[in-house]
Amino acid sequence: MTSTHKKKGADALPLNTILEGDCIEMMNSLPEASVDLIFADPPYNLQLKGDLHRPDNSKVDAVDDHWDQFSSFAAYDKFTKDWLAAARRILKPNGAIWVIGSYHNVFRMGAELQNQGFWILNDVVWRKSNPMPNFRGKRLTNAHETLIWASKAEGAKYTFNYEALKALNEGIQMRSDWVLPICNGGERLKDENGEKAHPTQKPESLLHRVILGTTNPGDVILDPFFGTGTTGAVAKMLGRDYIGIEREEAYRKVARKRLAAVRRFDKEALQVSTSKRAQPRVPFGQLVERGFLRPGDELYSLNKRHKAKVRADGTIVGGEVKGSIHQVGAALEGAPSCNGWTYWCIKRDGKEVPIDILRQQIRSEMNN
Amino acid sequence: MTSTHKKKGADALPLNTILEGDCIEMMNSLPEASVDLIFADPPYNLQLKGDLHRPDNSKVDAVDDHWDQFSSFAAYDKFTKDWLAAARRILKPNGAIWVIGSYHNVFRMGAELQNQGFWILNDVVWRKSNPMPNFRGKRLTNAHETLIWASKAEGAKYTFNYEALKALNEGIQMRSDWVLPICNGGERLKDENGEKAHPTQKPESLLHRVILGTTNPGDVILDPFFGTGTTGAVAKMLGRDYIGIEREEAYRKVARKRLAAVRRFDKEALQVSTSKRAQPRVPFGQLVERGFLRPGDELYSLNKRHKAKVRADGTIVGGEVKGSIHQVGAALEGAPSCNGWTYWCIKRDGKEVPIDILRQQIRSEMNN
DNA sequence: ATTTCAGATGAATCGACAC
DNA sequence: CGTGTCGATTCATCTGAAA
Repeated sequence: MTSTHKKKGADALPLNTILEGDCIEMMNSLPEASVDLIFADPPYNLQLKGDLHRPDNSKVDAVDDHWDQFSSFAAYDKFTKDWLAAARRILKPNGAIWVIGSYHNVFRMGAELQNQGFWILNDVVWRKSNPMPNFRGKRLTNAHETLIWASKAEGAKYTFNYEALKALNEGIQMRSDWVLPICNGGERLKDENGEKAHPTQKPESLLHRVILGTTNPGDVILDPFFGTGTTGAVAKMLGRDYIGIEREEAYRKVARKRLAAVRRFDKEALQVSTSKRAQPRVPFGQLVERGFLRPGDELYSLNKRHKAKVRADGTIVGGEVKGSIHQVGAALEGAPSCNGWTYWCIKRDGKEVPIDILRQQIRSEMNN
Repeated sequence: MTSTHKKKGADALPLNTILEGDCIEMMNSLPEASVDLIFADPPYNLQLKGDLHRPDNSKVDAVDDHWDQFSSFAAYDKFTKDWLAAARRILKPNGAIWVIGSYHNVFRMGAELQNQGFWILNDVVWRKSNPMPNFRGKRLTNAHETLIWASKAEGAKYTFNYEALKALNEGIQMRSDWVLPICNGGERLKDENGEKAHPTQKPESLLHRVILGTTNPGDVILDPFFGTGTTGAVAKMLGRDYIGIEREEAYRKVARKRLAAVRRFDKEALQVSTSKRAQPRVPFGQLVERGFLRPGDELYSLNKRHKAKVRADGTIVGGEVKGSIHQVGAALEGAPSCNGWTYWCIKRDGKEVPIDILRQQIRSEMNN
């Protein structure tokens, strides 16, 4: 198990490997502030009692594994507190964490996240399109699980690829409820006996959305409860580096085989939509300097209620107000702020178009 | 403020009134083990900072009321602990509680529910069909809120009208994610100035589903954060008794007026299904739940030969026949089958139009 | 009377960067 | 650290005026 490549400033990181052992110990062995994202799917502490059969008398294969057994809420809380603290230490200042759980454990995780100073950004509902029904008719169909997305601290500059997620959602802002099918069919990994390799394997679609939306290519993603390696598989596909931690050799074995077969998407496919924020800043004055606008030219407001005149230093005058395109626009509209680039227009071919098109010309030149 | 009627074994209960004061004190003044259901919509502790403007520069009317301010998580936790303990004391042994919150507070509520011995039955996601967007593009649209349904203790025989909720969902088991619009339009209560009377008024459709699904007619439902009285209004419509507790006279005033105007549905309409039904294609029950139709409303057959009455769970009664809109239509026509959506009509603007137009409205929302 | 369009609004933890 | 400036950013629905 060797690192396939190294990154500057993270020399000791065992990238793209599966660490063998207890997740708290292993996280504590890593350098602090070295990881961009943590995705954690910890034991849910289901507290199941007895067997459950379907109406056709077939037995439900419940999650009764030893790793999901805790003696009390207090024991579960101590476990949660310890692994979250270890996770927080290795997160970069602008790193973030995702956790997933059900009503059995997610409230305790969420409260502890807040207690430790994580700053919750969203809770996200994974709405299962094909959940297991409630066979006894005693409760509502448990048709969702909850994820929590949190930055390391309040005010941190977390990564959020807004435009990419918006594009995923057909041009509409991505919401906090995600409709995705559970993991089954060909995606569900089997062991040598043809049994499911892991009782709670998560769908790759879920990780795809998480990783695409909240990391950049080349980021380091750690999963302390790696299981069969869904996080690693999607990270690899998307050109991110992963670190898995898993206690059980049986799961590691399946994960290693899986990861070896995964192919990275090519670089072009990993390009995502970006916001204007990521583009270089162009001072309005450059339009004058470069002759796109001349001192004395008139600008018209989008709503046609106001006019302004361009001056040689890149400020404008509208009515009594002088200043930047933003300041004058805000003053004339009585608004707290104003984006002058989209507010002010010029006449071109008889039509009025925002001056933003001039900025776009300059930006396209800069990209060449 | 006097009780309108009394129940056996609950002599001291101030039924169908609004108690004035702090909810913890008022709950402590009630006899223990006397209430069937508690619905609680406590302050969310939003911790907002500064103003937020929409892209068009209009200001968002934020929830900045004094009652939502807490100095710390510790202060909020103490508040939560105290009111939940008071609530648990007055619950009957087989009683249950619903709480609603957002990621700001729901994890702390859920953990404390478990700590006090409540037994979580489901967490339910209210997926808003028309949420407020994220204006800055910095996070996911906060498009849902979370409810928790819990019994007083593990093993308690809580009330769950499985068949009624299944009928409301057109023959499919009700899931843990509910798509409902936020409260606006005519349902949103205004004060004397035409401003919204309460910043966080919940939709009646949400309470309809809660109360129909987890109480029986005649049950006592207490709401310790009564606000403008949505819980009381729906409880009254559905033939349950309510007790409201509200600190603010301004809210109590609006609630009193509202409750006086609410009419109880007649007894027949409150009967809910107890047997299985065929599986139609679209949930007629949602028309009732959402207020497009009211229990007791009359439907007219296309040929004007028959009439039927709507019931609270989305079934109808025509002559001797009870069942879905399709079943009743078929029976009355002596036909093997019948499309109830086009067969049954309502009077609208003096004309009779098929109920299908109401379904179309809902469908257009569901496409979101 | 009917359609169209502009405006308003909803539980929201909603910048980045230079100086 | 604070302060000032640039400038990026919204979806579904309801209301009411205008056509």
